[in-house]
Amino acid sequence: MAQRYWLMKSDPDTFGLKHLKRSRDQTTCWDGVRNYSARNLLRDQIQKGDAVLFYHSQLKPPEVVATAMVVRAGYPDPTQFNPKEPYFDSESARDAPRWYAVDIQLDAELANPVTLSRIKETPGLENMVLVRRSRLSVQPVTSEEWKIILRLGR
DNA sequence: GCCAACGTTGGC
DNA sequence: GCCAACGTTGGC
Repeated sequence: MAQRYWLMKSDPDTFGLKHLKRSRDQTTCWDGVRNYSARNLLRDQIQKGDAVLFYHSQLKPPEVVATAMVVRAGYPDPTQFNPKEPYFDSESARDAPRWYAVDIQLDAELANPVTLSRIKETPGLENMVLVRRSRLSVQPVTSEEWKIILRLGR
């Protein structure tokens, strides 16, 4: 099976690279996604073994900081059922979960984080979803885009 | 099923 | 902190 590539955004104040590095086995549940397009990717497309660009949004500057690996494919996001969670969704039923999560494990930190402005000015990256449809928090990346980003990040 | 109002994301 | 883009909700 062809390996596939994704980009996942995180707010470093909430859960960034430093949190991922401190997590057990440097693995975390990628939960809290509450957007249907992103949900569909988590539920239907993203497979164990797929590779992930770990992106810090909302910061100065926003940038790709690391690569990660999907270690568990889509499963119901546990936070949707917990009333104590900010991501609790009272409308979601256990036998018909609305939201999904995957588990990802840190692979490698980029020696040189690749900023959004660099991505925007690099030929071959102009069609990245990150550039064209910036709000999607989980998005597909082509193998060509993956190679270019990793080269820039070395 | 349309679309206005509203809420959120995220770059700047 | 502002605000543009755009996703979601809900009245009709």
